Amino acid sequence: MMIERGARNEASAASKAESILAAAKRMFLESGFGAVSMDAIARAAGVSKATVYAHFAGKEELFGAVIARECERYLSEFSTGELDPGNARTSLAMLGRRFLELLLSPDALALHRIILGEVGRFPALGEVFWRAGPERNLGQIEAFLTAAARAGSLEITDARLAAEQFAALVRGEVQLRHLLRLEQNADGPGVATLVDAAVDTFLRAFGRRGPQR
Amino acid sequence: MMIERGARNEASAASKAESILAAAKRMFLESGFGAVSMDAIARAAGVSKATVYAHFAGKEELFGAVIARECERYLSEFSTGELDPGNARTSLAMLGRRFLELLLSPDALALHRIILGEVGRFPALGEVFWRAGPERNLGQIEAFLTAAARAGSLEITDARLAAEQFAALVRGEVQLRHLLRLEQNADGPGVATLVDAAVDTFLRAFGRRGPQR
DNA sequence: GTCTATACAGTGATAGAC
DNA sequence: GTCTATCACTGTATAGAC
Repeated sequence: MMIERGARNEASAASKAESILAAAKRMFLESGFGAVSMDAIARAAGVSKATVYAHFAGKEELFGAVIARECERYLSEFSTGELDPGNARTSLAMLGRRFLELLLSPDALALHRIILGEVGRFPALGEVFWRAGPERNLGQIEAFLTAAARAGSLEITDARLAAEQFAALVRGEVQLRHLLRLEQNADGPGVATLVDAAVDTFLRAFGRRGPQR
Repeated sequence: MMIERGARNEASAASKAESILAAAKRMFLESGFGAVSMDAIARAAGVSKATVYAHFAGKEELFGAVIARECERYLSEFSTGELDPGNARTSLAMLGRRFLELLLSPDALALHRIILGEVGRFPALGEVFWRAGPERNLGQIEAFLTAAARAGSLEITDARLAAEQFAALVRGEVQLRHLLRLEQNADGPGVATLVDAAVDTFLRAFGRRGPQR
């Protein structure tokens, strides 16, 4: 009797923690930290405020849990196994397209906005995010560039620097325009077009024998 | 008597509005919108809360006034008159260095953070900022690239695209690391080194006959 | 216009019953 | 663990005297 009640409550507790995190994620990413109240989160999650405080010590801890969780989702993103170091153009276009599609996804944009907006108040956010997102992407790009240089399809001396420059070319100004809400994902030239332009420029700088001319 | 008093008060009013704006700027840029109270702004400006509300209809209007004002300060920045379209490397290095120094200045970083953080709540911020900052810089770069292409020191077909790519190369990842508070202005390779690397890559892609080899 | 004082709403957080 | 009810506190905004 007490055991049954305990078991049911444990399951219920896990599920409620989940609803709280889901509601908090949605509201924080949408409206920022300061504009969201614990009351609103509790209401959206269908629980009482006291329940929220039973699971999370306070608003800041709940915020940290949400952001850390979202950052970790990026850690299990794509692999680079199927890239061909012998074919730089095709591989870079594929790498760049996945990179840019991730950057322009609504969740990633919202995460960027809130982290940049709150990194002053929560300094730890900066490093958590950097390691979960940008640094990891740069590492993958650098690994491919190193392999491609070894395979002879690229002429690269400083792979880390080249990786940063490739990432910068792909990102261009389009990410900023999206962050500022000047463009929606559909507007403007498509992702593929932007990436192709970036790959063109990158290969003119680092390609072994320019492909055209 | 009443006139003297009125005149003194007008002057005093203008000066108080100025103190309020200055205090609000400092606090908003430092802590964001939600974390700053009207009470704290009034205290920092040395006036009463009622005086703040006499000059600005509310917190949002005061915030908008501060941000619009900061954005306009960027509009009167540097000129491109002294650049030499015949010497692409030197001119691009100078252009890039001023661009990056501006981007990494504490005020610009704080402005970026708060605008990105609050653009969800204040959609107008995005366009105001874009026109005051990035768009203007891109226009200057594009104008120089066009002149350099005409002068024969660069091979450029789409000057707008090339300008975006140059800006992206210069900005690289260093702006993001600063925004995330992972680096201070002093850390890492100096601005000049970063810009030189960006100019190198840009000239390998767009230079008329690579300068080396 | 400017101040002091205050009304009012909404916040984060908790106590006690179940 | 979960709820209802409530706490103390802060921030927004206004009234009224000067």
